[in-house]
Amino acid sequence: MDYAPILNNIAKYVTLTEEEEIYFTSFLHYKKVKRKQYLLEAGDINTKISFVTNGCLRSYAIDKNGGEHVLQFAPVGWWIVDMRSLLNHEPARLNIDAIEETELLYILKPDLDALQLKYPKFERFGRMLAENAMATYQHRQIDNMILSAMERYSNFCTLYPSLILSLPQKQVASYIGVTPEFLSKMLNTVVVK
Amino acid sequence: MDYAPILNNIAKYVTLTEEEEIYFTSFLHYKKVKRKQYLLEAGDINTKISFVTNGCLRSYAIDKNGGEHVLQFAPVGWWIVDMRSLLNHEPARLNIDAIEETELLYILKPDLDALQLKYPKFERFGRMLAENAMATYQHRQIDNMILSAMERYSNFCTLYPSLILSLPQKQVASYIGVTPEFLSKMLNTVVVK
DNA sequence: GGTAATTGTTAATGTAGATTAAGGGATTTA
DNA sequence: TAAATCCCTTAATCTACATTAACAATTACC
Repeated sequence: MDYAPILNNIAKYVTLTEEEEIYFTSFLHYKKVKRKQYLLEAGDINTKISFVTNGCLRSYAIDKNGGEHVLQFAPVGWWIVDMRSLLNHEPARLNIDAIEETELLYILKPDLDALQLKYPKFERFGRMLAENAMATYQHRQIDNMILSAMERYSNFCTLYPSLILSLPQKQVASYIGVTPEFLSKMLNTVVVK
Repeated sequence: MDYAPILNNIAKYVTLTEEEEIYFTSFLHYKKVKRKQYLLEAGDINTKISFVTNGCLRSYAIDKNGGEHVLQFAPVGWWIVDMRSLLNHEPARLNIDAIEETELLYILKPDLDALQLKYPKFERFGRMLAENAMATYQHRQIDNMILSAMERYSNFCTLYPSLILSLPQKQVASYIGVTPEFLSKMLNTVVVK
């Protein structure tokens, strides 16, 4: 098993000793999910936090008419979780599935708790990861409050440059909060002269 | 100075020793802000994290037409910050001001950093606070993706029961993402028969 | 205590984006 | 390799909510 990608991710925040690395990786589980296969279904309890090493996951919620609304994409190097479900053992509101065949490493919440109690460095890592996620969600919310659909599309291209090429347009539309029909019109109605 | 409210807030997550309490409170600053007075202006660097002990603060962003959009209210017992500005020393996108005369305690980022390095318990507290905030923002985002204006209003009443009575309706409208005119119409168009 | 500013309401009109529908092209999958 | 599914586009119609405006009722503050 190649743990380099996940260890590199952690190394952005804290420097682990060899002992800590070994202890940490002993808790990791490997999983491969096929296209469209669920990692988490709304209603279930989210018990793990996952790190993508290959492929791409997405989290989304479903409205009362059955429409899908993408909260997040997780390409290689991203973490994904329904945090409220993980923290409070509540049924998840999010579905997580694979956009394409995807490989990931995950750690179970009880193991993560034990890890953080034993090595404060993982408290520190967890804090920084959560702080960054919070900052990202704060500014996503601001974007949604004050930007137009076109500006949100531009932001998307900056945030996920690797995805804009590979992702079906309807997934992008779902993320920025418009219908696929509207996104198509928006992108094809070039402002001429 | 009465540090009981902020220490009780921390005690929800971790149990401090007397030494840790004394060290922590030695970093706290007290501030009183009048109605409409700024604690943070967009464009400035957010250098502190604030805890409200009396009154109520709000954070909001301004769109290109000058319209205000409320991200968060912080009544007694809540924390408030522009996290991206704090973490990356970037200019804040949020304004923070007081809805009414407000008293607060704040800690500067460098002092918090020192505190967390010295006592891992504050890493733990910071992690939990950030995780909870992240979970809240995740689900706020989901709400905005899949709920109607009326449902978002109901959620608001549940989230901020103390505010729904004291807050001007236009502030509520700004938080749930509609105009004051629309909220007024929505609440007064009672479904009869 | 009086004037100014803020707030809530109603109503007419405007608009960004949704919905519905339909056709053709590309990808899956059996 | 064929059938089925998925994807993108265009266009007509529709709707939730914004905008503008005007007035009365509060509330803040000099």
